[in-house]
Amino acid sequence: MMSSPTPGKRQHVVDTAYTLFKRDGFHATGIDRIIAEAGIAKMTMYRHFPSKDELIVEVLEHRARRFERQLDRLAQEAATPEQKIGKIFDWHERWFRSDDFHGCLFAHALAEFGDPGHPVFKAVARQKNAFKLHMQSILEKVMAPKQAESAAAALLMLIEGATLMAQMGQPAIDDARKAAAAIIASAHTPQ
Amino acid sequence: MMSSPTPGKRQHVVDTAYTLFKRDGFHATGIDRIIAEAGIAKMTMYRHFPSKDELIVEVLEHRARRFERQLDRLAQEAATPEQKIGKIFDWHERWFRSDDFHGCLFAHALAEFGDPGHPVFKAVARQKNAFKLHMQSILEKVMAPKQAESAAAALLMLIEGATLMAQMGQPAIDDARKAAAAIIASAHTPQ
DNA sequence: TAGATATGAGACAGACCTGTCTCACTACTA
DNA sequence: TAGTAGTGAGACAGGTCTGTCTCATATCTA
Repeated sequence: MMSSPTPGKRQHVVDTAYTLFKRDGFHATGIDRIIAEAGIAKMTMYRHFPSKDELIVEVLEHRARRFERQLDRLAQEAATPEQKIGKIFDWHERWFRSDDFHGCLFAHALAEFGDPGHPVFKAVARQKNAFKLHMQSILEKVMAPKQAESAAAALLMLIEGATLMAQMGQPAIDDARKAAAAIIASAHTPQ
Repeated sequence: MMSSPTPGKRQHVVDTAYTLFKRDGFHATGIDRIIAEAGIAKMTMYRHFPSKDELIVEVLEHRARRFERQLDRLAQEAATPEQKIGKIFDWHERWFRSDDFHGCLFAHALAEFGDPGHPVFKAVARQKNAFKLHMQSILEKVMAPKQAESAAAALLMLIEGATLMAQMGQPAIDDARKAAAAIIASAHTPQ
């Protein structure tokens, strides 16, 4: 039969682990806590994921895919590149205001897994790079590729910083929005 | 006599813990590892610091004081506000290039201690706020207070994001510098 | 010298960690 | 009905965690 474990349970573990990792961190969240919260047996989890590290990577990749789908939807809702970028800031503003906002899970993962060779580190780098490339491709419609890359990097840094500020309870999304406008304007008309 | 433990040992524990926390994270670094690396007995550490959490706070506050001294020195080395901000970016560029750069310890602390009531969380908020106020007071020399606050927040976000990018091995300090110039220019001349 | 202080070394407790294992049970299917 | 895959429950190993404890020793001072 070559059967594999029930897919529903696997996703349930990922969702539960995501909630706990987000709230309490990765090292501070034990396997016992995850399986208790998910209501499954320990062996069921280890049959789906060979180790905690691989579960973490799976959680991160699942969130990365979800974020990219949301980005694509946002891009379809807006017409001009400026509006697409605006939509991204709107999305972050709503995220910051949500009740279960606890900062960026990818940034937190980078804090706890600082070894560049670790699979978790690589998963974080993939997500951030994909986000940057998404904004870069938007900006290339209104500026040269070189300026688009530079502006996309600046916008990414702004948003990462805004997420950190929001986690500290000092939201500055409006300041970030103004700064983004200044960055895009200066890149669009270099001289 | 009301004597207290040797100050030298206390500082040595702080320095050793700082190195380990920076490299491996807070939860991943055990007390046993700290005392082994510092070459002291466990009780010596617990006589100086009542708990690991208080040691973490002490490490953060020590680094915050050191950073503020460096900021003050940078401000004295430059004449104009624009140059002072430039010196701050120079300092970060050197930091990013240093061998033992592992990202921002305060951001990492925020990732591992996300509870706003936790002393570590509060220590992080204090440091970030002090840094923002430092840049704000610089910018107030060339723009209105309201714009200075907004621009300082934007610069802080940029720098936090640049630190994260640097940790991922994708340095973008030049892009951050260009973005900072655009932000300051647009705040200096609103219309 | 006598006493107070600081420290080193290490045992110890109680809890938690990841990961493995066995056994019984359910559900589905050939 | 018989077999198989998936699961639940929990014991278990080996290690690590924080924090406390005792006892011996070094150092410094009155």
